[in-house]
Amino acid sequence: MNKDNISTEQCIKDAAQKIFLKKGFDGTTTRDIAEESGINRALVNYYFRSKENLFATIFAENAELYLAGNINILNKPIGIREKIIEIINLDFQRHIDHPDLTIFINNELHRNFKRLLAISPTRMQEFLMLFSSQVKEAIERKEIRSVDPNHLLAIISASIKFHFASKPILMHCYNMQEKDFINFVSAQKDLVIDMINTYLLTPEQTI
Amino acid sequence: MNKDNISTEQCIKDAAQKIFLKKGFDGTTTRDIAEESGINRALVNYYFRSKENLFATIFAENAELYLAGNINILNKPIGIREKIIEIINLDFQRHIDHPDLTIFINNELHRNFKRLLAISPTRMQEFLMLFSSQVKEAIERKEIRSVDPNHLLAIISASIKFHFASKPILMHCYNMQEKDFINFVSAQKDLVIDMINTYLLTPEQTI
DNA sequence: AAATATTTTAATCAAATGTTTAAACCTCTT
DNA sequence: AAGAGGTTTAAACATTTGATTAAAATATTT
Repeated sequence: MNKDNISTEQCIKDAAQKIFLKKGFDGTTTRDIAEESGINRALVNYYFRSKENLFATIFAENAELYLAGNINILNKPIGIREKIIEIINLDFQRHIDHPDLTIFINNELHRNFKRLLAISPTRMQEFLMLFSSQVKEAIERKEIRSVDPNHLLAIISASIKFHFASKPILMHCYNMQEKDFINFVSAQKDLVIDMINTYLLTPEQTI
Repeated sequence: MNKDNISTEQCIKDAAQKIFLKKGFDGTTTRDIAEESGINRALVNYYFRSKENLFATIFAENAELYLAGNINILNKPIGIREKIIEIINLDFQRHIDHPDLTIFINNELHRNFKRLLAISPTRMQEFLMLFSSQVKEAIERKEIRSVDPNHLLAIISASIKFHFASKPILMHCYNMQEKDFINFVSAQKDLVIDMINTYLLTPEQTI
């Protein structure tokens, strides 16, 4: 136990998450983590055996949190278009809190796709199935135009995540400060919501 | 000169680009590069002084290639909607050739934004200005609905790049093989083109 | 309070890595 | 063919880094 009555184990996880997000797995050293959390270097191995294992633990916990948030929205008694808007907004908020989230996840999975195994396939399937079936039902009820649920989900994901992943380039191109960036992404979010809505509500062209 | 009559310098750059793209700057060792190109380790430093300098050289060359491709399209005598489609298709082709492109660029700039200084600000501004002014003109001529050019460009960028950046996750979620993935992104490209077109051609709501 | 178990510390190891050095090797001019 | 300038090689160096170890400190149980 450290002075703040937070377990050393949690203390290490908190510090590790912070630094892994910022520097990635390769760029993070166990010394960084020890310094950030103010504990002895050897404790990382004492509690988590290896740096890789510490990483996998944190990765799994965050994946579960992510899926839980989206599944919650899909279980609400509201229309599919409202759900899509809520999912986009939740994703937006997640990235306001942790701007490095997407670049981190994409990069780590790109470097080593075995890290995907840390994510519960059951939970993953639960979310995908829920989304897919609800979109299909909405199409059948003619609430929205016909569209492949997987492609729709991909567009929804891209719309917010990509801009945070490209944050340095965007800020540089448009000469933005931190505050301007948030405004830009926020406006982008509204535009995407508008665009997706416009599309889903436009009857298909019968050529 | 090596046996294939390609300069050693170019040989190193080719190998370095290949491995940097796959493993990132941190994950790439000068030994990797030497092995890939079949040259002696010390030559990396002989020709490029340092690993960082080799990286910056390659980065700058690719940025120029990228901007040149887009500027070319904007200088064609075709409509703005056709140009947007061409830019999306070019980006798609770039990622077919180098699937790691976006994750690589985003990640390296995220780790060290000073790498942006390798990109010519003049060329960058040239592209941004061209795009922005042409979109504004199209709006004035009422060819498309009113939309912020910067936001439009952001959406265009996101639509293709993001899916390649998320390739491992996508392939895992939807249980895809390499071939399926290409088909998926290709279909996604068509959907995005359709969605953007639909949006640009839909008159604004007067609330 | 003694004994036992758990946690923390400092020191150390072995492997990896960017870079340097000095000698060997070409290649071309004279 | 000798020599000069540029290129390539093998060896070595200094750091960094993930991990281990054994002792010390602290907590828990008896």
